[in-house]
Amino acid sequence: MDENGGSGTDDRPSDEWLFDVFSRRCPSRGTLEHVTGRWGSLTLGALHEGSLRFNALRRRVDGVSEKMLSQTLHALERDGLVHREAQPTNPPRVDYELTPLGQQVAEQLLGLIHLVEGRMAEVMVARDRYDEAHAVREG
Amino acid sequence: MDENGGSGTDDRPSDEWLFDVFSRRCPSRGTLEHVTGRWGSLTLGALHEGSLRFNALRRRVDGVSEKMLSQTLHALERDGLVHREAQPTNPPRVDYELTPLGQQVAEQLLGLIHLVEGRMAEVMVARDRYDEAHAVREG
DNA sequence: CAGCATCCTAAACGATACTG
DNA sequence: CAGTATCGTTTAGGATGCTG
Repeated sequence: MDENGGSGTDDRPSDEWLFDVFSRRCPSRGTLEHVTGRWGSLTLGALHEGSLRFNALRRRVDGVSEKMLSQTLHALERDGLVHREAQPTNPPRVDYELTPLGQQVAEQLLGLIHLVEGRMAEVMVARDRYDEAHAVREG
Repeated sequence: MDENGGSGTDDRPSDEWLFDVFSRRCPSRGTLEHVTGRWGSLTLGALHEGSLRFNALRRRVDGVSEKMLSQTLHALERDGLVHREAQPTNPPRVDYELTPLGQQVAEQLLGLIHLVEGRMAEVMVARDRYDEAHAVREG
């Protein structure tokens, strides 16, 4: 089923998963999902411009709910990609900014985003072609 | 639904933004999600090494179900990132391979994957620190 | 082998209400 | 402002059975 290194044991944790994202037990897969996830990628992208406060970030990442932003931020902070700077003032002020690692990840991500955005015309054409070919032709 | 082609009613400075994946109405967001999604990214990564048949791909992308692989493959094919080559033999043989655009996207993606993988040690440390700081301590 | 259709559960998500 | 807690909905995902 899920052998990934030649070890015969497939249902107990092994320490062979070290560097294989393709394995479901690779820890980097989790981080990768935080990074590439729907809100993770947009949040990193938004913070790449500079630090932002919670509600500013919420406005920047169009469509994200309070809950999801909070959740995303926690995951990214835990992974060491985002730094949370809270001032104990009243009203409270919390700034989020990328860590150096977060910057690098964001840049890599932005490269991908740019590539996809720049090629959307091709994608659209491909979609039309696909839909055309898969259209239910009857009668 | 409406579209954001004119961007006339935006209340934020848009000069700095040549593209806007941050808008929920941007069509590239959908493609981006196919690409970065849980199975999309792993599928593209797997196919980057060369073309694969359905079940080989299924074994390569550890943990993916038949259904999800099929679904992922359709989305990527529709977006013009994956090419499906079916031979009408018996038993049937279907090979999946990346299109040129798919190759470029996969390379960008692999860059991200490698970056994250190569820095997992830092991530782990950050996680420990985070968990430490957020642990419920009593006494 | 390479899939599609169906059912069902688990997880993600969004809206709302509430706290410091 | 900056969140947390809770709830109802929606979607993703897995298991199974069937087809060419």
